[in-house]
Amino acid sequence: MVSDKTVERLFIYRSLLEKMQTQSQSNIYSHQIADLSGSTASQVRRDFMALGYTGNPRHGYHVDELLNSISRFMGQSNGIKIVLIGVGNLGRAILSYFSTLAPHFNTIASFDADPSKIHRLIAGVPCYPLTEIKEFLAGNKADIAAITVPASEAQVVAETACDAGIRSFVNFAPVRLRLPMQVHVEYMDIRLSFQKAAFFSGSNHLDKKQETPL
Amino acid sequence: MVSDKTVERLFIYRSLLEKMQTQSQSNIYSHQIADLSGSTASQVRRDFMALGYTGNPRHGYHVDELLNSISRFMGQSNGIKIVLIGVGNLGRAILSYFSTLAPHFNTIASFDADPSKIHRLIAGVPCYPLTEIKEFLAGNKADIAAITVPASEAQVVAETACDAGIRSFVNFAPVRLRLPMQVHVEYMDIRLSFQKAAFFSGSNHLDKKQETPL
DNA sequence: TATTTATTGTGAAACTTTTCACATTGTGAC
DNA sequence: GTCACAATGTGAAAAGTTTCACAATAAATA
Repeated sequence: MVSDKTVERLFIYRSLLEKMQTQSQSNIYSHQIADLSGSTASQVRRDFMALGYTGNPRHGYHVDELLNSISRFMGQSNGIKIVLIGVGNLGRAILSYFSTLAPHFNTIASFDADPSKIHRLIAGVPCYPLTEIKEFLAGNKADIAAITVPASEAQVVAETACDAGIRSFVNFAPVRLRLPMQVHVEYMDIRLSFQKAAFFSGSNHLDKKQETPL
Repeated sequence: MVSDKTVERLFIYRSLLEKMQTQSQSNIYSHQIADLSGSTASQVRRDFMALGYTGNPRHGYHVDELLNSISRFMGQSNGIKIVLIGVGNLGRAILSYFSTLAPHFNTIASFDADPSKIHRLIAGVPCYPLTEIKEFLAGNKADIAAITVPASEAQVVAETACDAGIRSFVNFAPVRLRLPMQVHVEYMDIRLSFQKAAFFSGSNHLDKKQETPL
């Protein structure tokens, strides 16, 4: 019903609005939200059509009410339960990052093959053997699995987690995952982002309109 | 001329094809590439129209030649020069990650405000004071700046780097950057990805067609 | 109360991206 | 040499997304 892109923007608007709220700004117009989010006023208004919350032609939107509407629409955003698979450099960095974001994100376990990491707390999160993913998830519900293993292992650990009931992944490994259609995957391919950034830093890509005039 | 999405997929195809090449597979069909990349055969063929390389109805595409075409189209992919701004947990993790990706990615400097980090090598990369970004970039050309500072500082360091000539960013801070139109920004908002993943792990989003039938 | 103003909500147009469908074609089998 | 096949390249249709444009409107002003 509502597109992936709209969902993404609604989260962005929410984050802006939370900041407005701490600054005691009580009302806001679509064009202000647009400026702050790099969107357009009509895009913002179109996105809000999904919420069933309606603004006021004189004062725009009421920040608190709008936030409530977005949060109601987005569902629970507190205590998202995450398991992280692969405790290398990147995995560890993400563990520390999320430890600062509690209670919104709650990393309940990590998994790795390296015996020196197993059964220790890493960034406050217990680490278990890769082989115990299924067993762990049978006894502990998680919303999301973060995949931070090397590319060569990503597919197999994702399948394991999927079998164990995980319906949504954030995949940091630079491979596409082949999973059942109803399973959601967010790709976070750092290498790819840098490659794209490098491409667009050059001038290969410029189309006719943008080419330097005489 | 060619869309952002096509560019992204071409990089994904390239990465697959490099793997094929190491496995001595000499030919490949559009539908195989599609399966491996989570795309469709006609999407793949449509994307290849940008390359000016044409396959063969009997044997599909020749892996080596296709790779050459993609790489010619993408431009230099070796020695992309990066500066990284903000050496916290995430910044450090990215520095180590890229040190394993040399010579494709070459992080030439990092910047931070913390005096205990300055003038040391971190993951093999020298760290300089935040205040010296402009000075450094005047003497050293970089293709991309990675922004790994806290959200509150992202806008100002991005502007500084932009003034110093950076035309393309990868921004890990959870804010949208307001920069001149011709400047490219790739957003890598980890928190946002997890929020989206959490949203799609629930069932809030299911449209009529996907709802469980009786 | 009437007027003015700036903004909302949204149908429709414009634009972008993906998928369909099929004529064309290189090659292996006979 | 001819036929049959399976894949390509691409015009056109479909689907998805964004922007435009304007009637409706809440409230401040006179």
